[in-house]
Amino acid sequence: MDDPKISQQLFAPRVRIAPSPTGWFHFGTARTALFNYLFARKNGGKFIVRIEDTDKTRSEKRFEEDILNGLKWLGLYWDEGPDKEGDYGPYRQSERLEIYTKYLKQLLDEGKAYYCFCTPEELKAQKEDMIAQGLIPKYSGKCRNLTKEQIEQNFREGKNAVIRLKMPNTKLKFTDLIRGEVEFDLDLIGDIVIAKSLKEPLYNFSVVVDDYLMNITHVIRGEDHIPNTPKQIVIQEALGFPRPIYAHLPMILGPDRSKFSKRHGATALVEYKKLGYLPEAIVNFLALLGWHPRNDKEIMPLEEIIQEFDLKRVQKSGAIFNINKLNWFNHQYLKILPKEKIYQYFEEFLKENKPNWDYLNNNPNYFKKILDLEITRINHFSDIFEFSDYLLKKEIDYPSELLIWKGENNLSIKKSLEDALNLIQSISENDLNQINLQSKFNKLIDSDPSYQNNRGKILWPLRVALSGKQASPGPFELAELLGKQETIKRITRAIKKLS
RNA sequence: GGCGCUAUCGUCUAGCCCGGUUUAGGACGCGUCCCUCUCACGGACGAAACAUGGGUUCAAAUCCCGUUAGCGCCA
Repeated sequence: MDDPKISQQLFAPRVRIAPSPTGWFHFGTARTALFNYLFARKNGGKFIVRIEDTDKTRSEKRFEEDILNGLKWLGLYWDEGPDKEGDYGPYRQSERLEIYTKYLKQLLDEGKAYYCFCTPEELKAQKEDMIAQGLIPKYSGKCRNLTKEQIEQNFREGKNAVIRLKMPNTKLKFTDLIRGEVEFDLDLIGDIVIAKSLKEPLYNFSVVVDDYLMNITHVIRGEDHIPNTPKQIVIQEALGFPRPIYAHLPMILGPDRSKFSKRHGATALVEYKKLGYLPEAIVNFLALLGWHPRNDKEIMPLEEIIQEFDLKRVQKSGAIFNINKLNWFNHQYLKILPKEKIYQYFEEFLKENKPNWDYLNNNPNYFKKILDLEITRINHFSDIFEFSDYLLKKEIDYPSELLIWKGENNLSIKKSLEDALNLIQSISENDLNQINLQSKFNKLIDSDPSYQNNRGKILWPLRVALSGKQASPGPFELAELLGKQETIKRITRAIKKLS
């Protein structure tokens, strides 16, 4: 069967992702989902989610929920899926078992598939035999031509049977939208098992049946599925189904260039949500991992990516997941997203992830102000707890030497702090803001020769008194945020430290 | 082991299909400088790559073949 004409299929394509709920929703799945989504949206098609949960021993409901929630969080809405029935449901493989049985029977009846009674031990022995003879290890075809009577006899004896597909001994070529032509020698594969029994179809079989019944036009999936493709095509042809168009995406790799997995650290999306990454940043980052627009633009909201998206511009080689770049994207989105949206995300984040501290000020507005203050410094929301703990906690602690500006001593710094304290005390609570502080301090500095060309002599200890840190926002910003009372309290404590 | 996929700065990549316009472009990260009380932001500059061998050609990152390496799948 020839490949369909690629150009004809670009109208209203139907694409799907088929995640198996056997683990958390991770970056690989998310990226595949994203590319399917982009392709569907760009070409006015449908994006379908189908859950592959026939592996009952490993599938879990909470993982299915995690997948669906993850997609929603990223803003990748599907047109048909387990919780959004369309015309092609059900969308959970565990609810489609009788469908697979029907097609399995069909293949058996037509003699395109057959029962195989070989035990694992026999199979192993056969394989070793072939290797010993210098042959390619594949199924011998021993049960290929059993008579009806032999089969019935075997079943009567209670023997276990799997279902194998008769593999043609020809070569098979298919066109991949990203890689071009790929050729396999089917003779090397041998008769594959397509089901463990009439009620237990294997992956390659159920995928083919579902893709056909769900009218899938384009199969866009990870590169690790390339070796499955010829097997699936043979099953399609046995069943008389048309061939969808294939596109195999490059892998997302860990720092050691192997498939990105748990051993590389956090790969689950929920982990990044917990850290306070923005979904917009993750989507943008993921889109650029393996795809590139015509120009050199990098910061692109989802809508713009959809407009620009083209499978032809997808990279062939794998891409290492680089957290630095993700951080940069997140940082950018922290700057460009509307303030209200950032606040909204931040609030949601705080609801779930606020540490159990003795807070200086638990007012939500106070938290927002801290976010405003630190937004250029953080990679993601949870950095706030690390960078701004001194603004959140009641008690701060730091070594008194930190107060000393270069070339100064306890006495001179104590004097600086007293000057600062006097000045701040002279300002009314309501006027204690950055602008006022700035101008008042400028006047003080200009009028005192010891500060004039050495502003750090007063500004450094003031800032340390308020933050207790080597690095922090400026003292005026901090004073405004902390308020007069707390500011005075912290300066007084610093003066005491120096006595 | 068999089969398959891939190969441009440390990383993500542009350029490759349609060979000359390339002193190989951008971004992250890194370094230096400016701004500056510190950090961050912002600005300027910089270091940094066509895996390798051969072929085709007047000309190859770009086309062809081999090698090597990495990865994936199956066993």
